[in-house]
Formats: sequence, structure tokens, C-alpha cells
Amino acid sequence: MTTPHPQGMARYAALADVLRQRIVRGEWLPGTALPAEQVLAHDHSVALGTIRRALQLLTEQGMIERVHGRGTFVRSGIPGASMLRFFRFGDEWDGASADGQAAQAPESRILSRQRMTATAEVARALGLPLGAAVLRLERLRLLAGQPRLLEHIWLPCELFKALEQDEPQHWEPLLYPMFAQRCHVHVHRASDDIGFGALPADVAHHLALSPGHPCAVVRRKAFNLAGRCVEWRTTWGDAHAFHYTVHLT
Amino acid sequence: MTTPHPQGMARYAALADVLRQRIVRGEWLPGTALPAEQVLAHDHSVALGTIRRALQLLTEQGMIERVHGRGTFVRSGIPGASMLRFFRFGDEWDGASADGQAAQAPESRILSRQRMTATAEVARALGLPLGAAVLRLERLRLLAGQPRLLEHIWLPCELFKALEQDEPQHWEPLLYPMFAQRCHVHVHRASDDIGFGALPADVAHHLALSPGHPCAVVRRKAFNLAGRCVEWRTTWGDAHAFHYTVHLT
DNA sequence: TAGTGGTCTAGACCACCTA
DNA sequence: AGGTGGTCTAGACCACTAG
Repeated sequence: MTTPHPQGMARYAALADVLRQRIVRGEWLPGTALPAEQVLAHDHSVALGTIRRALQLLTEQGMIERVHGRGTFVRSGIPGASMLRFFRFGDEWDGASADGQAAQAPESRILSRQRMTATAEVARALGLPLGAAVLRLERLRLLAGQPRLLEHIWLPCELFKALEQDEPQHWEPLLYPMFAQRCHVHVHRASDDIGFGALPADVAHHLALSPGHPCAVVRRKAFNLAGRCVEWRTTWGDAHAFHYTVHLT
Repeated sequence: MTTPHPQGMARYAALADVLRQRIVRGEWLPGTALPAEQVLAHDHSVALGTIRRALQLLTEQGMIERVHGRGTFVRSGIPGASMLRFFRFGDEWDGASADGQAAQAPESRILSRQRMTATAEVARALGLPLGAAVLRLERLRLLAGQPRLLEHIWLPCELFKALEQDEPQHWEPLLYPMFAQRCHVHVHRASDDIGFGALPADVAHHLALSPGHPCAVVRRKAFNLAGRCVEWRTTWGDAHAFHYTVHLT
């Protein structure tokens, strides 16, 4: 005879909320395991099925991952977030082996790193007060040795102190795993805003294209578990190489 | 003591397969109700929870919709499939009322309708034999009286006989509901392939733009419940108006 | 009021992973 | 072997919708 609908919502939904808050507050860090179903069920005095329903909700929301036989883990990072997924360059198969081998690994080159004060636009995107300290990275992505994408990346200094220390030339090619390891910032969600434009002169130069060349522009906001915007990024690439598929259901 | 994993899969997954086949074969038409959970559970000699799990799978796959208190229904058609969702034209608020009112309804104008034999490209897209009879529609989409998108739509004649009868000028502006009503073709799934290019002269003419103007090109394949491709469409629009947001989780 | 799907329980047994 | 999540059952009760 349990209270039917506490706070007007289902028991499992309320449980999911509680667990989500505990995750967001850092009680269980990304990559670590939650207590077993049995334990959670006992602790909250509900049946196993009810806890499972709550955990299913959190799974759908991308908060946790469940692995049969191992446990339930706080998700760490989003997969498949590469900007290169929006583009198909003709030379993906120009690697060393001429047969149908895997593509040559994309290259990443940090062109510049500057500590600055946030302009109005950057501050708004990152949810910072005007004039807050931010880190600006300029990054080139290359495929088979050819420069393909240029990125401007803005980060709140406050969260990314560790990135001001060493030489960016030695950073790993994947930023998000590095953010997690060095800065304990886990990118959990992102939204990519796709548009079309003409290449500014400085960007065009880095991509070996002419100024005004048609380009796809992707603006990304990346968020951590708590829903805070931790990165704002603009990516430019040749419009003719742009390609994306949306599935409707 | 039921057989644990028939065919190596869970009972509920096998059940979902069976139900999916019955839906695809047309045993329950789009928009109509399936038997109640209790009935299905009894018929298949499983517990209620098992049937619910199967129905949940079909829900996630977009096959059915469940409505509390009313029943379980075969889904009819996909929502939000308009090509206009890829574009933001500046005049969406130029309607009659100058305040923050709803946008003027988009207009649809069929420019031409031709019965033809499928070229290799069209036949491949629609999964038809080369030379099969197809219907080609040329359609203009307008916003606030301005021509904005041009579409070439290819349909298998076999499925769309009814569209060869009357005047296309009197068709409703939304194609998919019309396909369902007049031809009993229900679009259940689609994939939109986005790229950038330059406007061909004839297309540019209809959009009041110059030939070679940068444009976004969306190629769509639409499928019915059985997974058959029932429409192949190419849509052109001004690249500068293109805008799309992808959410990553 | 009757019928539908939604919630929750309590427990048995299975499959998977690690050690 | 012991712990984890996954499957399935049988049944009670609740919430929503329709006639």
C-alpha cells in the first residue's frame, strides 16, 4: 500500500529524478558503477521492477549505461561527435594501402591557443559573465595530409586551467577524451547547428581555398552532465564536401 | 516452465517480430487498433508483462502508438517530415498580422505531372525494374507568396494510380496525408540526404534565383510499413536559408 | 460502467562477467 | 563461485477514455 503518485508523478519517475540528481552532483563519477539493482531497490524500499524502470529512463536519457553481468555505469562522454562525420572528402581512401583498407587516421593540429576575455557573443554562448576569462583554440583537421576543417573553440578558463600548462602540439587528436582526463570535464550532450556561408579570408587561407568559397558552418554547443555549456565551437569546411543523412520515423 | 529462448532470442522479441509481420501484412491497417494486451497475452500464452515488453519494442520502432485508456494503434504516417524544416527564410513573419502571430501557412503548387518510364537512376532508387512506369511531379513550395523550394518527386505508378485521375491543382498541400487517403500508401519512414550544390538553370528559374546560385539539395527516400521505397524526391532551396540542428547524446 | 493501458509488487530463474 | 543485469510470471490496483 504505497503512496500512489508522490508529487503527482510515478514512483519510478521520481526515483529516476533522485538518481539523476545524485549523478549530477558527482556522487558517482562518469565511468564508475552505481550500486546494484538489488541494493537500490532495498535502499528505496521499492520492488526490483520499479528500480529497473527508473534505470531504464536514465538509460534513455543518456545518463547511464547498463552492461549485462557487469553493472550500471555513469556514461562518460558522447561517441560519434566528430565534425568530420558531416563531410565526405574524396581522398578518404588515399592511404598507404591502395586496396579497400581502412582510411588514414584524421590528423589534428592546434594552430593557436590564447587566453582572452569573453566578448558578448562568446559570453552568451558559454553562459558566462561578460569579460570572463576564456581560452580560444584554433584547430586544423587534416585528412590524408590535406587540411579539411578549421575550428575556433572557446572554453571557460575556469574549467580548463590544465590546458594552459603544456604544449598543445602534444595533445591527443581527440579533444573530448583529453578534456575528461586532464580537466575532468565530461562532454555529455551537444547540439550542432548547421548553416551555409562563404569562407572568411583567414579561414580560407588555412584550408587552402579562396576567400568567399562556399562553406558549411557548424556551430556547436557542448554540455556537461549538469547541463552547463562547457564548449562553444565553430567549424568551417568546404560546402561541396558536406554530406549528412537524417532518418525520420 | 516455458522454453527459455526460442530461436536464440527473448520471448518478447520473438513476439514483437510476429506482431510486426502481422502489421506489415496488413492484418491491422494504419490507424486501427490492435487487440487489447489481455487478449494478446492470452492468445500467445504469455504473461501480461511479456506482451507489454513486445509492444514497447514496436513502439520504439515506430510501428505502433499506445494511448492510455484507448488502445494500441498502428501508426499512420510520419509527422514533421516537411522539407521546410531545413530552411529559415526571413519572411516567415510577414503574414497579415504584423505582431508575433503564427506564420502564414506554406503554399504548395504542382507545376507538372508526367507519366514516364524509369531511368536507371530512378529505377534503382525506387527498387523498380528498368523502364517501369513512374509518375514525376514537379512541385513548388511558397512562403508568404515567395517561391522557396522546388521539388522533383518520383512515384511508382503501380501504387499511385489514383493520382493520375484528377487535377493536381486541387490536391491538398500536404502530400503524405493525401497519399494515405487517395492511394492507401502510408509513409512510415524516410531518410533525407543533405548536400550543397549549384542551382540548375530550370530549377533556378522557378525559384527566381540565378543559375549557379548556391543551393541546398535534399534527396529523400520514403518507405512504407513493409520497408518498400514508395517515393524518391529531390528538393532544392537557397543555401543561405539552410539551417539545421542535430542533437547528440 | 466497462474496457483500455499504466504502475507496482514479489519472486523465480537465466545469462553474462570477473575472479 | 558469486555478483550483475535480463527475462518472465501472476496478480493487484490505478488512471484514462468512451459510451
